[in-house]
Amino acid sequence: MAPTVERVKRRGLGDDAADLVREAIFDGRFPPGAPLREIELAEQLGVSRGSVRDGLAVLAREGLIRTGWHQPTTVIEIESDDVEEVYALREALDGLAARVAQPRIGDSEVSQLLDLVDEMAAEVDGRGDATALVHLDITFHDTIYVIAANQRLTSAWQAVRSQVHLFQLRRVRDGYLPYRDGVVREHREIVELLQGTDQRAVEEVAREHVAAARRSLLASLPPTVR
Amino acid sequence: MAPTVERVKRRGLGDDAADLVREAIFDGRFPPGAPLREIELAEQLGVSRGSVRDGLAVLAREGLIRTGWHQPTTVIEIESDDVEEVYALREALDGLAARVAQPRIGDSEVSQLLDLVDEMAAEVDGRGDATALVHLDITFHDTIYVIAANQRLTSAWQAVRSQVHLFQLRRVRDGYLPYRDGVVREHREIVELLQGTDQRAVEEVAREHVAAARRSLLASLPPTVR
DNA sequence: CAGCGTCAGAATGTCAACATTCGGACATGG
DNA sequence: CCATGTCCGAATGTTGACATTCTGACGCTG
Repeated sequence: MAPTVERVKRRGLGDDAADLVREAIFDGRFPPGAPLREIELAEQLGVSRGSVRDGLAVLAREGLIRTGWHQPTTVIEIESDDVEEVYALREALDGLAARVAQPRIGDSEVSQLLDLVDEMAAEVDGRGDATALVHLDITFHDTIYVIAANQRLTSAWQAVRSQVHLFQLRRVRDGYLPYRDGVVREHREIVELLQGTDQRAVEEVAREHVAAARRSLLASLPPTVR
Repeated sequence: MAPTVERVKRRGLGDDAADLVREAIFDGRFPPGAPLREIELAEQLGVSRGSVRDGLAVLAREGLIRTGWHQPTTVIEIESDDVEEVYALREALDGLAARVAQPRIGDSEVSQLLDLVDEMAAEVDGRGDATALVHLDITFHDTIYVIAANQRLTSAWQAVRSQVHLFQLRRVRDGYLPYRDGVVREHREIVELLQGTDQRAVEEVAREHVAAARRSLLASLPPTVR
């Protein structure tokens, strides 16, 4: 059943544009609320406006930008309501993913996850690159969704993934220490339960992991925004 | 807080095209697997290929069609794996929506839901228009998501909504009676629990409602497809 | 006759020009 | 001075032509 080689993924210029702009948003070159003008982007990226529109449509699907009729698209702002929405949904999705992934997980998948946790630990003990740590965090959860092997579930995750990424980046910038202290332990606990057979337990821990992140993020948001 | 008037919703031709094509898919004019050629659609709908592309992107986001690089987009097929995926996700989403909606529901929302249930009952006792019944079913769940008032959750629902609609249409065509017998009772039970204060109970009933639909649909799928 | 290379048709991807719409600046009148 | 109406610049929406890629068929070769 397993194909030996995967089909080459060929993509359009729109996807390339989406990657570039997404990276720029994460880097902070497009801060929250900044306008993303099609004409400017088309010139800067060296592609036509049509391709830029395709790319922006991708980012809109990821919830990273807001679009409107005859109105410039802008980078989303981070309000406490948005955090509540995203993390409430993510709690349900991550819980389902963990429950579905548990009976499907194999030794090689466990190794993958443990390697990621080890890299996190090295990063925490080492120079503490917050950006790299967040990237590992997101990749860890990506892996669980891949194991769950439910395309619709993965799509739903991808619709909030970039927002979570953005939120986590903000979280570690405003308060790196509380995030750093729990991240390794919590992820390792998830891996351990994924190796067991108690589906209720994995789901519960996965949900609590998200709930903890939500609390931490809300605490770091300045009161004026709340 | 409540605005007296709502902003007029202006949309592009792409959205109009999406509506027309979606309707055609539900009507069966584009059966599962049928190719949706941009040039043909552009001629038939009287708009340019660019707008058709926009519309197809909308339908792709709804999971109604499959697209590929330099490859004609096609209407999705209904395999048992797809049913498992969609309904596993929907169980989590509907459960969350019901739980969040419960403390937010008011008298006018309850009336709306009860009116829909009454219409279902009238349809069941009357001439039994399966299409209309399915439409009421979907609208019922739409309403719960509106009450939950979580935009990200609603988006996730919309990403599977059309697929659920298509599946349900198939379900009532292959075996109308079992669907008809339970539909009124199950929805009325959900409304009753939404009026209570037991969040666990609403979530549980909402999830079971989806699970029952999944079982019924899988039973109606021909064994060859499974 | 099986396998491979080539080719042609048709569909999608990309582009740049034109049409429409929005938001604010400015002038005007009460 | 505030409210209203008008206009203009700039951005997005739409379109048709051009470029690229895929799929299947055909013919050649071993």
